[in-house]
Amino acid sequence: MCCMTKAAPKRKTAQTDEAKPARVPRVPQAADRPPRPRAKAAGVYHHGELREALLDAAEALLAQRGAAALSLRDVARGAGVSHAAPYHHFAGLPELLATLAERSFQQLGAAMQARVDAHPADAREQLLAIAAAYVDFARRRPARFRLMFGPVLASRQQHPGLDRAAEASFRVLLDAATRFDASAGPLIALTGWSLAHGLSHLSLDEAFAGLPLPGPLPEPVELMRLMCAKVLAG
Amino acid sequence: MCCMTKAAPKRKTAQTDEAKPARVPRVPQAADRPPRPRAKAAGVYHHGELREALLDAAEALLAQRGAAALSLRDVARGAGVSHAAPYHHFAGLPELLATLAERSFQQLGAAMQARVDAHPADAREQLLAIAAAYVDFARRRPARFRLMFGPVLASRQQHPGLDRAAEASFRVLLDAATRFDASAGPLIALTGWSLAHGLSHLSLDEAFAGLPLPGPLPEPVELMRLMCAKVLAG
DNA sequence: TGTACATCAGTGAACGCGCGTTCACTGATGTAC
DNA sequence: TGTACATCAGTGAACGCGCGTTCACTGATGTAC
Repeated sequence: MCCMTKAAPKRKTAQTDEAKPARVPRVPQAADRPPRPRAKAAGVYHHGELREALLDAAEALLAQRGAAALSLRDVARGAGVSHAAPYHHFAGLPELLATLAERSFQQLGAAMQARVDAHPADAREQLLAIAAAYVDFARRRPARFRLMFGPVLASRQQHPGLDRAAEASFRVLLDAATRFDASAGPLIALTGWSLAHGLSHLSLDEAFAGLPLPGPLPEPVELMRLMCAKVLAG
Repeated sequence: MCCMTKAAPKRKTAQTDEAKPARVPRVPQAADRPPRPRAKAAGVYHHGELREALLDAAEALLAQRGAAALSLRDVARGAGVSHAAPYHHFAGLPELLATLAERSFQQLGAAMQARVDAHPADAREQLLAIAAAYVDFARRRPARFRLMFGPVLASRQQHPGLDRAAEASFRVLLDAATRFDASAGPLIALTGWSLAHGLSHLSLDEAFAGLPLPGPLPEPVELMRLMCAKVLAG
């Protein structure tokens, strides 16, 4: 029990052609391991805020590399924690991303609501400001924006919180549109949303770069106001 | 040279801790291999149309699983060919996808131009029809649509053909908008594009499902016409 | 206040997988003579 | 018409990589007594 000092760690045992052996986890002895490099990063074995830290790390990586290139191991690394640790907080990457998307919808909804509150008596200005806030959000947080409307959204039935947050943010827009025009509210809301959404995507994708246009384009947020004004004039 | 019948195929040689050995490709002897299962699928060693077949396979897989889940090995499998074969036609997956995106822009441009040609004297109707064609394209070919405006588009500087095709399709829209209103042409074109683009995305993502709206929504293409009419009234 | 103990959030090793890429080789095709 | 040969588009094996997931284990924390 104590005489095997520093047994060579088992590595990728050579594959034989026999039936594969049942998985036999090693049974480490006390003297079997090198001293553990303890307390990385902030120096806590029990992190305490790991759930939050994972979400933060995911967001940072998202911003750097995009959702497609993200792995759960990346996120764990980003949080300075072993790759198995996230499983104590999330079932897997999809759940973590859905949580992040939910938060993002809450922030977007709050940003839009703030614009409404800033113009209490002017429904038209509210609509313009909501659209501008939408585009502004997309420009400032492109990775989150893409995440919110990526494949995660299609799974929102599995994530009730995400579903609720998305609906709540739409409701801010719908209410303003209905105040502006009681009968055409829904059509105005959907048109405004589509417009803001399309402009956001196209602007993030740099789709307008190099287009045969007569002059330089305004900044996206300003462009959004111009377009929106055109819609509301109709 | 002839006496080693059926040498066991070398598999994952056990990893040692020494410096890794230089790669030593095996030198197969004539009697060293089992008879090759020749002529899979259509039964041609030289495929002849493999480039096209790969693009077709990629498109089919794209439609099934989306661009994010696509690998070059998948595409090769889909075309019934070994995983190394695609390298004779494409530098890698990005190049293959860019080629597919280029074709898609050509098709979209052609579809829009067809709508223009169908209404030679009515610029307003041309714009409505272009927008409808855009949404219709997205609805019918969602995977291609997402591909066209996904990360591939950001790399269009590296793919001149893709760049040209994207610009050409925009030009169809811009020309129609300018015929409709010589001075506001560019703004109308960008507004219409954003609107169609946003509605396409939102409708593909089922973003409207379950929203607190007073009644059932029209089909996306019809909705597009309603929205577009609102813009052109302004 | 001290101590035994349950709980829980960490750990590192391991498995199995598919992928991208490279390599030497091979068979089909076309062409010069 | 035949034949030698160059070219090229296939092949399967191999390498190395990172990932998701599971596992037994461990150390920190809180709580009952």
